[in-house]
Amino acid sequence: MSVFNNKAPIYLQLMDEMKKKILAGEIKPGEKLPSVRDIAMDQGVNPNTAQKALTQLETEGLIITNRTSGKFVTENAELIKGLKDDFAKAVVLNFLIKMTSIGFTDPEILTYVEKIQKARIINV
Amino acid sequence: MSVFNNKAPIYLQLMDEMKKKILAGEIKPGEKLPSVRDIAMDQGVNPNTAQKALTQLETEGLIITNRTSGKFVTENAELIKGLKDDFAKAVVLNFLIKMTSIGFTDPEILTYVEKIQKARIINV
DNA sequence: ACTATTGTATTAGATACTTAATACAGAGAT
DNA sequence: ATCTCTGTATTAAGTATCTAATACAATAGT
Repeated sequence: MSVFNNKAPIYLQLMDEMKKKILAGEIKPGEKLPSVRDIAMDQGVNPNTAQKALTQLETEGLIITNRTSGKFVTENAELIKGLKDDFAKAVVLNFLIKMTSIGFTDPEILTYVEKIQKARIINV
Repeated sequence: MSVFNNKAPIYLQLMDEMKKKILAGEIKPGEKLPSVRDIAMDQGVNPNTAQKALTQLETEGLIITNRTSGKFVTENAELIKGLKDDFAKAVVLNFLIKMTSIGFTDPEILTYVEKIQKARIINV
């Protein structure tokens, strides 16, 4: 069973997955990525789809391509840190907007987050 | 300029917008919705697309259709409250998973939310 | 030199989404 | 009765996405 849903293009979802792995440090600066074909196999998608995702990441500067030896995570740790911060800011802002739009106040949101964090610990 | 992006089907985005309005109480229980054609006009989408969104909402029980007089928000306030809670839980959980997956700890997340809440007040 | 592996490009076809243009059926207003 | 508004259904066409099947170029390893 695939991790992808049908609510957004797969290449965007895959791009997001890869991006998160890099930002989280799961794949380190300078580290070599699996080949386009391998990633496609692992994820159960077409190589073209995988390449499309990787091309997008390269546009953001997260990935460097060496024409014949493969693709690598940028060695620019500062850039990664910056993008991680940007990403987090966007995620938080988007979250706040969503919650506010269905009628929650700032303090309520905060309480809600704490409550679910605590519940999550139990459920893990 | 439309409020919709190209990262997901418009009917899903419109569905989400309508849903949020109902959950937020912006459109009240029992209140009549604009006609399919009017909604489509307002949102700048095709009537078929609007109808597709509304059909989905009816499946969830948020909307009741009277064949010739129009569509109405359910009068079941309890149901709305329940769905609002479900929606909020899903949003929070999804948010926490996202932040955790890029390497933030629970306390860090909380601090981040507070920080951006404060910043938002200034920016509004 | 040869082979395997790398990224990249091309072409074709299937499906989903969206728009467009109509048409039909039922109820209310006049 | 007629008109208008409501939801609903149908058909066609255009676009984006995804898969599939290849092919090519360049390099690393042997």
